[in-house]
Amino acid sequence: MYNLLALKLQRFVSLSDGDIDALSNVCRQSIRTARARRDIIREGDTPHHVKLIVDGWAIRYKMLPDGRRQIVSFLLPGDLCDLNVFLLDEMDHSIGALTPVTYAELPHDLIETMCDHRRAIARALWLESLVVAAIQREWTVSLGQRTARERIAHLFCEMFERLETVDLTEEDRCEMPLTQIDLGEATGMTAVHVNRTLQELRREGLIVLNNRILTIPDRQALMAVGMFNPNYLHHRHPKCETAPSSAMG
Amino acid sequence: MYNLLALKLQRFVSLSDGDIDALSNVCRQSIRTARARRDIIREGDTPHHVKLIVDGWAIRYKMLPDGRRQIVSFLLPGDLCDLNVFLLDEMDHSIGALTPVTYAELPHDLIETMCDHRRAIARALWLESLVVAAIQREWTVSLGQRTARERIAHLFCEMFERLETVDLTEEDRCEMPLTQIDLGEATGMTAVHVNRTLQELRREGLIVLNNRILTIPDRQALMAVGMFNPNYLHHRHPKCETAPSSAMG
DNA sequence: CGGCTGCTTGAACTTGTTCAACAGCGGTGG
DNA sequence: CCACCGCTGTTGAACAAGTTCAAGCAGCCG
Repeated sequence: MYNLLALKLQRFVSLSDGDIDALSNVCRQSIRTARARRDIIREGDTPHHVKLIVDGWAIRYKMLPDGRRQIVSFLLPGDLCDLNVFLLDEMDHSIGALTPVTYAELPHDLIETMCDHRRAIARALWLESLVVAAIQREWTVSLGQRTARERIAHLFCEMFERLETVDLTEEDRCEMPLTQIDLGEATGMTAVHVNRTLQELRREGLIVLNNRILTIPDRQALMAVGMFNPNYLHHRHPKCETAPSSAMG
Repeated sequence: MYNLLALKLQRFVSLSDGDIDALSNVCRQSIRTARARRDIIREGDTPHHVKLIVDGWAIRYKMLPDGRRQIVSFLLPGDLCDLNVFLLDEMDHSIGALTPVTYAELPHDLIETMCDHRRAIARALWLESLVVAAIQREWTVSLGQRTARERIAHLFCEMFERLETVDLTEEDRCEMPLTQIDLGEATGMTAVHVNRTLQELRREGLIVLNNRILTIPDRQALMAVGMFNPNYLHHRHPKCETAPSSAMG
């Protein structure tokens, strides 16, 4: 298995060959799969491993007592879930597979020792979790301020950029395995309205979406509609790139 | 200055006297103040210190190019901002003072060495940042799924609980220095609608709010309206505490 | 006093929801 | 092989939640 996690962390820090080997080792631990539309872990469970998505799409979601559901983030190949495992007693949200998902279960202790010995990795992991928080803030902005059309445009831009960093795009296309219901649960609108909004975007030539493939003919145009500014994804040039040392564990 | 940060981190781990001294030391560094309604740091700036709110309320917010503004979180006494400073090159959001704010500027290196020598503190700080992310997820749920009335109720419950942990409540009362405009920018609605929603909650006896003092006569009732489940604040029994573990709602 | 900010109210309006029906498609079982 | 089911996407029409615009009022502060 080619090392997605290393690919991703290298956006943040430069990793030595030793670092990369260590990562590969950890990721080779138990590999598991989940069927599409099944939960991987539920709110209230005690997580026992950090999970690394290797293939497929998953969602982080929360439910209200009356059944309303909000998808709070998407987990793509290379993404970690349950870093919480180190610290929190129980899950305050659930994680479900959207498509069939392959993931690796990384034992705590392995990660902890790895972080102790390889500060670059420790730093990169922490950075990764700060980026996750930044994405969550941007979703807050979308749901709070953007209109339906802007939300969808913004989400597509975000997903496309995230997929790019793990090499899962092809020219102006990427997979988009979400149903309109999923899109609704992520953007805080009904599936009916998602449908009408998608049609509008299609009519204007901003997106092509069929057979679960999304094409973005004019990226700048879609970014403008969604007021998408990729700064919050922090894809490039972290300050630490030259500065080795430091960090917390 | 009595040590708020220690008070807060002790929710997560037990700190030795040495730890507490170390924290007090770091927090005694340069103390600064910001006038109400002024920015403390702006999007695009390079942060140079971690900041600890000592007194007053601040907000984290993002603006869209056309001027719409979303408050993405509130910063209360004991809260840290810009932990990002360790890792990210520039701010992807701004921080502003809501009331007059007193804050301490903590130099990197001091924090780094403290974390290196005092693992309990390092762990607690990381935990703290995971809780911040959990709160952000819950805001996503509010904005995506809750109605106006539920959002306000939920926000008030959250703020009250957070204030409680730093001893800033008195019986069923706390300060609530937000204008209706602020509330609107935090909950993704217009000030006009905030106004009508507040009136509704008042009429039903769920809240009393005047002179910037919020009173919650029946906490359970307000929690029910907002579908507030405090689990995401992770206020108690982290796994590391020796925790007898638990069950919560 | 005058000007500012924040709160309140009403009325028209817009965005997005709800309900309901139907079409297409793939899978399953008789 | 066909009938049937469940899921996704699509459409229309009535409806509700929240917005916009506009005005007025109260309190505060220089």
